[in-house]
Amino acid sequence: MAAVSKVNTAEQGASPAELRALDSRDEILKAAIELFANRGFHETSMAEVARAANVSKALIFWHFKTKEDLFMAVLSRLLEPYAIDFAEEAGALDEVAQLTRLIELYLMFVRDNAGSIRFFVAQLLRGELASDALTGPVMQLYEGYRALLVDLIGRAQARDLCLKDFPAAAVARMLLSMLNGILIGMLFAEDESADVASAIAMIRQWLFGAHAGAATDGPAAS
Amino acid sequence: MAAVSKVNTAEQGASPAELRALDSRDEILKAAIELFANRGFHETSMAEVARAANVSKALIFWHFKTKEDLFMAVLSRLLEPYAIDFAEEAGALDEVAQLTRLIELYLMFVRDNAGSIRFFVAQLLRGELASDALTGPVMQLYEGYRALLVDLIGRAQARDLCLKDFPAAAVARMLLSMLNGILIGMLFAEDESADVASAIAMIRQWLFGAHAGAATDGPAAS
DNA sequence: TAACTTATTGACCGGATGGTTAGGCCCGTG
DNA sequence: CACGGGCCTAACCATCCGGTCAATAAGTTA
Repeated sequence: MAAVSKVNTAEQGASPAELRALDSRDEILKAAIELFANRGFHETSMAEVARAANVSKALIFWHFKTKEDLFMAVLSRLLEPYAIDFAEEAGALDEVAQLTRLIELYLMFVRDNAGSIRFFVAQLLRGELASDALTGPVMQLYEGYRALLVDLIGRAQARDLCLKDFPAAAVARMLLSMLNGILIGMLFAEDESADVASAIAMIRQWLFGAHAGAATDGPAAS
Repeated sequence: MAAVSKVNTAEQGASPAELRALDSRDEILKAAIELFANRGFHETSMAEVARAANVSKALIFWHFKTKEDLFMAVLSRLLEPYAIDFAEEAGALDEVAQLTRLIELYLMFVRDNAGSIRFFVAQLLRGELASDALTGPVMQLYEGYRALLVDLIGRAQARDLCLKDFPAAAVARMLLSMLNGILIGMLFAEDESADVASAIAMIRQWLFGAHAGAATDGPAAS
């Protein structure tokens, strides 16, 4: 519990004092992340953060000018894994495989980041603080993903690979709704739900009908 | 803003003093609902509630023993419209019509109660307070709805009225995911989204395929 | 070692918050 | 009319919170 894990993510050329400073700053950030995420902003006091980080309260104010500053630092730290480039291995695969891969990516991402996602959604819903610093990156990510879906679905429709009863934008919106629904299911029931595979199967059935190609890989990897 | 609306929901045989008491209690509750829902528990001070209700702070503590008491009262008041009996006009309609009606009911309910739903979801996500008093009723409602869906879908499958590629429970779960996804879409984009109709159309297409009967009514009523 | 910068702390401050109390007002009842 | 109880309030209290500050330890440099 009181383990003093030297984090040592610092730059290489740095004096030991600076190293220690970075270390303490990191310890504060870790404690703040834990507390802010589990209790929220207003319910977490700086004294608690200080105690959890084994630091004096004043030191926190030396590293971060104000409580909101600390919160922003926590936010951006939590947002780091959200910098994903969904449009990666685009080239070789056909539209169906790419769509399947995108869906898997979404669900895997949700599974791996359930904690911070829960925090962010709560934060977004109640626009209490820093909703701007959140809506920006989140919306950007979301819109990028959506645009990719629309494009892929449109091309798949053109090649008669997926359902064409509705415009691509509508299909993409519906697909996103499904994914978001599964997301909140995963947020509320943290049992390692293996039915994600079944959900993927049903989505593919809906999207591609009989076109159930072998696609990429198994949907869930540890 | 400072309108003194006599609510008068009291019992008939009551002294004017008691009437006034009930009235003030109601005024406090209304103000508390407004504040708690828009700012949350910890961000709302009793002084604010008092000011918003045109009452002295002490009076609040006379009506409600503690701040948490007031919050619980707000919770149960907000939960009142959630006491729905989905299994209402069951008899005459066939399974497809009933399912369509259930879907419409869900979405209309979400549209009409977006405010409190947003509040509840945030409250549930961050289990900060009274999560027990919430999870109980909410889960009960949710499970009832789900059971109804499973039953209806099972019977529809038996009569070959909807897609049979997956067990009824899985289809119901997927349908719920879709609805929840649409829900959070409505929670985040408060523009009176008319695309709910399109979503319903896509769901029906998915569930019933070509079986697109005339169903009940227009999906959205003022 | 002396001067100087950087980290870190305990003690402190003004303000706000949840909660209390002593006392007034109002009204039905003897 | 007095009086007693339900309704309501101004003033008060203890506590906690975000934030500041003077002092000090820990290098670093000259």
